[in-house]
Amino acid sequence: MVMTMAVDRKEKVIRAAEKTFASFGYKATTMDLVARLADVGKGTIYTFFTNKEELFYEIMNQFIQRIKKIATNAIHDEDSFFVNLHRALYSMLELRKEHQLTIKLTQEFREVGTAQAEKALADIEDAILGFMEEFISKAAAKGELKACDPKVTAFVILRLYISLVFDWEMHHSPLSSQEIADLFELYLVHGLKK
Amino acid sequence: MVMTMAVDRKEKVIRAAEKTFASFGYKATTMDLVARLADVGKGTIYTFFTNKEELFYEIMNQFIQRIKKIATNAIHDEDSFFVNLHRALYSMLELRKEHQLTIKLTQEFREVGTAQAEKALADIEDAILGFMEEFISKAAAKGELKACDPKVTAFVILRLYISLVFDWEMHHSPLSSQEIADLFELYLVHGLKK
DNA sequence: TTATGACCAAATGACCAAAATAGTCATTTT
DNA sequence: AAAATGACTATTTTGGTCATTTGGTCATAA
Repeated sequence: MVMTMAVDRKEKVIRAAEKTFASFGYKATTMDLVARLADVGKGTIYTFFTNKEELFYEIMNQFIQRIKKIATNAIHDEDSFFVNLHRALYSMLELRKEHQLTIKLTQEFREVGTAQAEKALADIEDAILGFMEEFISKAAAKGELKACDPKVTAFVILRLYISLVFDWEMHHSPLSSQEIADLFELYLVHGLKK
Repeated sequence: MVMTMAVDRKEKVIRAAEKTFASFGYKATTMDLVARLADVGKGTIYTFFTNKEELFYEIMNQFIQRIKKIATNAIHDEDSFFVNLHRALYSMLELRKEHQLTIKLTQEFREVGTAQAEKALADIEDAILGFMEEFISKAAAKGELKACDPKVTAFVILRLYISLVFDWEMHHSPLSSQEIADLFELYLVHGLKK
């Protein structure tokens, strides 16, 4: 029962911290506010986490787990490798795109260059790359695509998707999931050669 | 003869300004230093350019002309569309990569977020995109590649190249021109499908 | 007529007092 | 006894100031 209380408090701290990080970013979030929002003493936070950074990375880790789960759920055995890859990637990027904390961190990194924000964003990218690499390796072993370096391939495909999902929107009207799937099909599945 | 003198001075100003912009960036370059380096009075600069910004864009325009020339020279009629596209793109990005002023502007935009630096870099990208778009349109008309939107295609290919030439190096050992050509061939020309 | 640099209003950034903050630990609560 | 707390402190950040620097002008010189 005592244990349950402690876990409850830890959860409350994490949720409160997630909210404040998402609102103000890493730099501008104060431990005082987190404590007040979680309705615990400031000292209590430091019984769960050694410092602000560790609390922050706990939240990011939880988010990365969520991303991995979503990607895994997007894989349906009855579909082809390429359909599955598109669905997994698209759902991961949609999650990332809508995730308030990630949005805030992107903004904070661009504006202030906070190192923690940069590392957190790199960690998310690495998680996505890791998932893709494994998925590509498996498919390559099964002969579902040409021989290729899974690392470079994952990197190239992710870049293509990020370009289409995020960068394209900056100067043009956004592309739908179907349009992106079609472009993926055209450029990377079949190639441009007639 | 009088005209020649004026052009000479203008050229001297441009060369001096290019040097200082490349050393200190847009923000930290003073018109006083440019004038001293060009060995003209400060007022003289303002007989050629209405302000610092215009002088800067004159320099950037000259660089964009150079890029276009290099790309045009990379096109050899005896080679295929894809070989030509790779050579043109690779030489443009190599020029961009080694160009001191562009390097400085990239750094300045990342660190200080100077608006002029951002605009100049966007202008370079637009020039490259414009060239590619035209080249792709022509090839599409000749039936050398599948039907595709030249704008999106140029955008996607440029992104792929930038990823491979610049971004990949940030976490891995750099790829040679031949390796990039091979990857371009694999991913975008023939596609990943077996 | 053309080039110049002394000059000026505006922008900048060095400086510093005041405020805010991460993390600690003696005290209180359970 | 164990867990929670918030007052406290060393350090960082902020906001405001003012001397210095800078882009741009224009009366003078060549």
